[in-house]
Amino acid sequence: MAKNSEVYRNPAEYYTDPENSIGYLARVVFRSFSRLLERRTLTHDVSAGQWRFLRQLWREDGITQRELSERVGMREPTTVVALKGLEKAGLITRKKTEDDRRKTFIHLTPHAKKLELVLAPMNAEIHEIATKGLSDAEVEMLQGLMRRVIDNLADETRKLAVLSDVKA
Amino acid sequence: MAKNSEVYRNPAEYYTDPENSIGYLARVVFRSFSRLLERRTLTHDVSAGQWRFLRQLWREDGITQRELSERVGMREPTTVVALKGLEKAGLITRKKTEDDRRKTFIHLTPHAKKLELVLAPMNAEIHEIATKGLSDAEVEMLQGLMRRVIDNLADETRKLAVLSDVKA
DNA sequence: TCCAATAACTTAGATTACTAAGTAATTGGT
DNA sequence: ACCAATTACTTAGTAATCTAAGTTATTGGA
Repeated sequence: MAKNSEVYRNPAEYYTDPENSIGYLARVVFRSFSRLLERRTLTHDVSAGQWRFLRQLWREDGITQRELSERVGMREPTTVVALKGLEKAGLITRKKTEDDRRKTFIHLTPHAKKLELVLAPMNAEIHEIATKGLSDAEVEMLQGLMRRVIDNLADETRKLAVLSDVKA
Repeated sequence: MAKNSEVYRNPAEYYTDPENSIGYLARVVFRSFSRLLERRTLTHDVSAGQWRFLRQLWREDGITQRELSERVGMREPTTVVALKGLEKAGLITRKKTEDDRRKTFIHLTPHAKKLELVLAPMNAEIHEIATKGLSDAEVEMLQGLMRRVIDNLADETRKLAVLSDVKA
């Protein structure tokens, strides 16, 4: 609520306060952003989830399912489900090679390629709305700070992964 | 990846780039944060989803289900399901009054109240990890910028809501 | 060369969220 | 005093995500 907190709080209480928790704030940013984006993409029958896979494929068409999962930040089973939907919607095709018969390569259909012109700018549009009133420097500051937070959390996650590897 | 982007991009391309999209970055922050938190809360059989409801109840015990939904930022059906789980786990009770028989008031059990001492600091702990290397000023800057983005997105959502009210 | 480990993907089942539509209780305008 | 609108909650059905446990193909060390 309050833009500037007038009261002093001890650290534990401070961070427990939803409005001050980075995790909570990030959740609200993500969901608000995502809902507005989906509202637009759905006019072309593309969900926000599918849009994320398409965005990656617009940049790198023909990568494997595994690579796509990594880039998008999803687990493989999630990708399987998403790709089923995209395949059904005629937006992607899967190709196997004799080279390594385990791999599946994902390709955009011509229709999906054309959709980039319409769908990609929608993200830019929401971005404009989200950053209204923020200077370029402030936007970069926000991006930079979020990246540092992401790096910190990734470091911690990595530490835990190493620990569980040792156990296993 | 890169902390500072060295290449100029036109706006559309710039914002389409996942690593620069506020929406994408917020998603990664939220999910990394959430996973680390859940890893801790699960040691007390509380999921991250449940934790969010408990956090609000620790601050305001005895509010209605509707109020709880709003505060936590979830829709009512989500709250219904979450409360079922919390009730089953013996963490909350529901109470009806004769005053207004539609309303259900949610109360923490003594056990859930005790859990605050253990579970609430876990968020603070993740927060410490997430903001490692950031000065107090930087943390406040990040919170402030995220709040401004949230306000911007909420304004837009409100506009759309008004439009659809007019139509209806 | 062979078999165990690894890699790529899939399936199954659970969780958490949503929208849309339903029920029951209350309120408010005529 | 009534009935239509609103409020509070629930139910039903769907989507997107996860973990755990498969299957099939490849690789690498004894």
